[in-house]
Amino acid sequence: MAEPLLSSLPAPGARSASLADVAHLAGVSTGTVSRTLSRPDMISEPTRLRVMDAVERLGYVPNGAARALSMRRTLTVGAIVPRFGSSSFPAMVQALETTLAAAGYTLLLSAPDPRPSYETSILRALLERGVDAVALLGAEQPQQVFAMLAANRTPFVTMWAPPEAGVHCVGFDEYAAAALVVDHLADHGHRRIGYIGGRTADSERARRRLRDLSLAIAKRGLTLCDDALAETEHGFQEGFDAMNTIAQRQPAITAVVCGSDYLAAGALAALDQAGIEVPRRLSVASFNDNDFAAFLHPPLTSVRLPIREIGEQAGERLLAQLRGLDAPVARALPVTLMQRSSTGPVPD
Amino acid sequence: MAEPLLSSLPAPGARSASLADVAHLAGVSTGTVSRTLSRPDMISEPTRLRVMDAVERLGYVPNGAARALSMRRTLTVGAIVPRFGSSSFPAMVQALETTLAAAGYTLLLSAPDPRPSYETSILRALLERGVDAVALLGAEQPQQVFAMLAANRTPFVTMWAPPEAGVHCVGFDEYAAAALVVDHLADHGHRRIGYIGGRTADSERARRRLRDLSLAIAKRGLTLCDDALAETEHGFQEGFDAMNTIAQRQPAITAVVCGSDYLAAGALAALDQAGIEVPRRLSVASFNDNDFAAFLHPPLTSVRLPIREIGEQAGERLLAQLRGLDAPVARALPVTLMQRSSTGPVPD
DNA sequence: TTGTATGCGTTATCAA
DNA sequence: TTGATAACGCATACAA
Repeated sequence: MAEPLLSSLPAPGARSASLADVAHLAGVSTGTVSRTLSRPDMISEPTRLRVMDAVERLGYVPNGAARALSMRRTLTVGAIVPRFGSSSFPAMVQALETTLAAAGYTLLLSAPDPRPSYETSILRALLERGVDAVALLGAEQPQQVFAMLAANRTPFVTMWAPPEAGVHCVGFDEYAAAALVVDHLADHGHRRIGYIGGRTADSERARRRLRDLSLAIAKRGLTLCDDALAETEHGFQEGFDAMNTIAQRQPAITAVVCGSDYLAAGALAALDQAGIEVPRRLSVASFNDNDFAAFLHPPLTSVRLPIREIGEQAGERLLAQLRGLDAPVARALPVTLMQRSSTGPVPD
Repeated sequence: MAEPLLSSLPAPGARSASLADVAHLAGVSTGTVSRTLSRPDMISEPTRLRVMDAVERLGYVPNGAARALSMRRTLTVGAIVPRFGSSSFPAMVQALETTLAAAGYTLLLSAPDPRPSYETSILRALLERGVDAVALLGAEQPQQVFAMLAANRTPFVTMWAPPEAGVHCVGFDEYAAAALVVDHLADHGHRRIGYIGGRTADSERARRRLRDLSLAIAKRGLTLCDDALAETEHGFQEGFDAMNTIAQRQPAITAVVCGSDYLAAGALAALDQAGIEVPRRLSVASFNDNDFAAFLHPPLTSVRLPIREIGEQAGERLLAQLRGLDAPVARALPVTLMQRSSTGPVPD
């Protein structure tokens, strides 16, 4: 029905303008145009003006592929982001993007679906696109990924992921986070607690989280109750279902720890629906990876994970490598306890 | 401390292998190698094997920049995503990514910060990178953006954004969504209602949302109360604050409509903290853009917006254009009412 | 300060 | 089926 949008700006039947076109129109050489755009200070005022005018009139946009081919770099950083839509990754990515953008780099995102070892084909796509560096977001990366990166001499950093030996890695102290939650609960008199977290079979991070929690619990002489343990994907629905499953078993617990905001939200909804009052009959604590745990009803005690900070620091690590300062660093950021609630003392 | 990961795969002090290297090792021409990789069926078996072997041994990865330069396309689609971290965009992006990936395209994401007209520089970066098409996610795009796209003959689609005349656009029927909420509330006897939504000064979408809601409200003979109206950014904190502000005025309303999940979550937290029972004293309804409104406490009535579907359809529109079938289409997806709660009847 | 010419790694055209 | 070779658009070393 409607005509295609053809504003009359570009020459009616041609492809977009090139350096040569600009040079021609301005009556100079391509080299001069190139320099005018990249280092204007090396060009005389009158020439510069003529060139800029031609650029303007032609609506010239440089061809990045040609530039990349010539310069052997793309000013692009690739990021591999599993489970893009959920949890804390968006915030991490945004922080990363901002940090890199400040240095002139653009972020190229890829979200692999969970097919096993699909990461390598994603990584391959990134490498073919000539990314100058790669950020690995909290994924379980097959060893082959690191091999490919090494083979291509591509700088990279892992974010919120198990630190590999000698690899740039930015995360936080997982044990400290677990201890923070456990100490808080113990201080309020809780002895027997449950846990809803990620699948330990699928994720090294989930394994560490559970392990650290167990350690912290043992250290304080508490009990992690087997019948109040659930492993699931991350999400509202999943937290809801997991909490229902646990509640059916009527375990003898007074507190539940949730691995993420989404799980906590789902769990709280399930408890509410089941008429189990929080925190009077059951306290809920969580690892807050999304800055919204604080707004859940009822307010929960949560450990704020430094998500945004991870993104920033990872960006800086990447930039350091791109500048040639690439001593591998594993950096652990501090965690803090956000206590907005009257986490219940043990009920009678 | 640790040695850098240098597996012995690549030649110790060289840059990565090129077609020529592979050709040399396999004893064929570069043309043959190129064809072997792109159309193996046109190559004799023995040659093919020799080439593949060389590829393997050198760990050859094609140079995308060179390919793009030669082929004049990148198999890349750019997306401009405002307010990356919040609300419904991640789900939309993921759906878009999946749809495009199935057709061999990669998505290149850019998240402009809210600086005005920053979009044009973002778009410029995308165009320089040679994206074959662009997806505009629900942003207010300055007219200049469309001009740039037209000048570059770059296919594009707007998602969940005001339809521009003659432009590919995928959204949903905003008025129908508003009417769904209003009818539901009216059917439960509510007469006077409030609204927490986006800033109408900043966003055409917010303006339409408010306008449609007003229309639907008028049509049912209800009243949208001025003193129960709040405009704000989207987010938990913002919804929390807005609800508090409204509550202080003690408006004579029995229901509040929230523009998004995040706002609704914040509003519910505020009501809870203020001791205002939902839905006994105040009903809350929302536009559910994130599939989690249903899990909020207490459950709310919400209109599910077809976020994922927008992403899918937008991807398909883009692909259609890339294949040359580019009759502009404005597509409106249906909306549905999710009623999980006992949206309160009017209290006494 | 400006112009010339070469290389970047592919794809594609045209012969062989 | 394969090989040589010309684009592709830009940056840059070298000349002027």
